Amino acid sequence: MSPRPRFALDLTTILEAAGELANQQGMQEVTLANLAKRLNIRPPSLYNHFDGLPGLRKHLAIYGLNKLYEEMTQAAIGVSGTEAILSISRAYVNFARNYPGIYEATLMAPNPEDADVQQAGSKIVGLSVRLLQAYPLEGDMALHAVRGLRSILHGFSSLEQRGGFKMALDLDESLEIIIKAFIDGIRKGK
Amino acid sequence: MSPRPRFALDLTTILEAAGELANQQGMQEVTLANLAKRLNIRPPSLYNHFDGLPGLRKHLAIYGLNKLYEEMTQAAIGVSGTEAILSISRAYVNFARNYPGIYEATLMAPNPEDADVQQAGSKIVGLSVRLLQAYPLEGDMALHAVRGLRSILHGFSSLEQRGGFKMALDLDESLEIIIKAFIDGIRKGK
DNA sequence: CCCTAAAACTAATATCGTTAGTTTTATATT
DNA sequence: AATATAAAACTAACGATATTAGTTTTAGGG
Repeated sequence: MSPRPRFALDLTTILEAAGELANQQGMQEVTLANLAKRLNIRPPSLYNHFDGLPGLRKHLAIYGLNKLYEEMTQAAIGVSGTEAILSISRAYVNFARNYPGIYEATLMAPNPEDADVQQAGSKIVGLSVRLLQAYPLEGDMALHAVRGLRSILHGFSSLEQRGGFKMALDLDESLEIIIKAFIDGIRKGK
Repeated sequence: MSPRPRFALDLTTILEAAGELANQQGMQEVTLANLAKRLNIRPPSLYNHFDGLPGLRKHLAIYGLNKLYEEMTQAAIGVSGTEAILSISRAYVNFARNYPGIYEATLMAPNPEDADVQQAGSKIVGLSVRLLQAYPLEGDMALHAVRGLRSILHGFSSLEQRGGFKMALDLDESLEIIIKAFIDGIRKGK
């Protein structure tokens, strides 16, 4: 009755719809059925754009990583040193707060080892590496520092999202103190 | 044909089977169908022991949190100060390495705000708080420090599990450096 | 102008979680 | 010891989901 409509969907439109769905209802609700409903098409039509649910998850993970990278990049403009690290850290946790479903999608790629997913993630790592080069760190210290920074940011965001921080204590203040302490400690450890 | 068998299952047995399933195949494979298959019963029979899939996830989360708490407690015996923090940190990441599915289950409770789940988690927080009291931290610093420690441990384990650390750099060394740096920084920040 | 291929569709299947109702037997009560 | 109750398994059925196969229409390139 209505095959090949005049205006076909494109992948970006689909991913945006999936992102909204994820933010509003959580990743467990982004099913092919729900997504198709939102786009006013039938579930099998989605297979024209990606390879089933795993395919959607992969695309959405990359889509999210790229958005996150953009926001962190913006936050890194015009700042340096500890101020820069703090700035991208705030951008990271704010991204997870403002787009909880997309952030969740970032971690739900069917195969995290996938080359495309790794590449999207490596841009974020690269940004951190560059900013950490403001300090003179010797040997492998910079690499350990990146691992630490990523651990803090992901752990903090993930725990905050799951309601893990019950204490009546300002979250932004916690983040600032944690990051500053970590950077301080890393620098002192050379 | 075979209702009420002579030896009925008990919840602990079921959770152990579910835990093995999770460790071997990941949490997305611990379905009522797969679990029933492993226990040689039919899926509906599981409803005699917990309230559907959400009920199983909640029980498994608590089961995992308790196991994790036990291992951390063992690691805290006979040590103090930074050595104690390092010891429970190693216990934490080793738990996630040795029981990846159970660690995953720890984060998949249907409602993380659930009182029983919160209680199981709070024991771990309490242990960290006690060990951090070895340092003289003023004001809310101890609370911020606990948040930071938890963020590091969860973030590090989660990223390691998802293959997030590609670099050819010893993971245990990273953890030790990260924790030491953080504790150092926290102490210096008073 | 036509022809191919993209992008929608319908129909059908397997799997899963879940509910309802049944059956057997262990255990507690009398 | 006899009986009643309830726990714990079962079968059967339903709705939702992802997925595959095959069909139809039409946009756009040759």
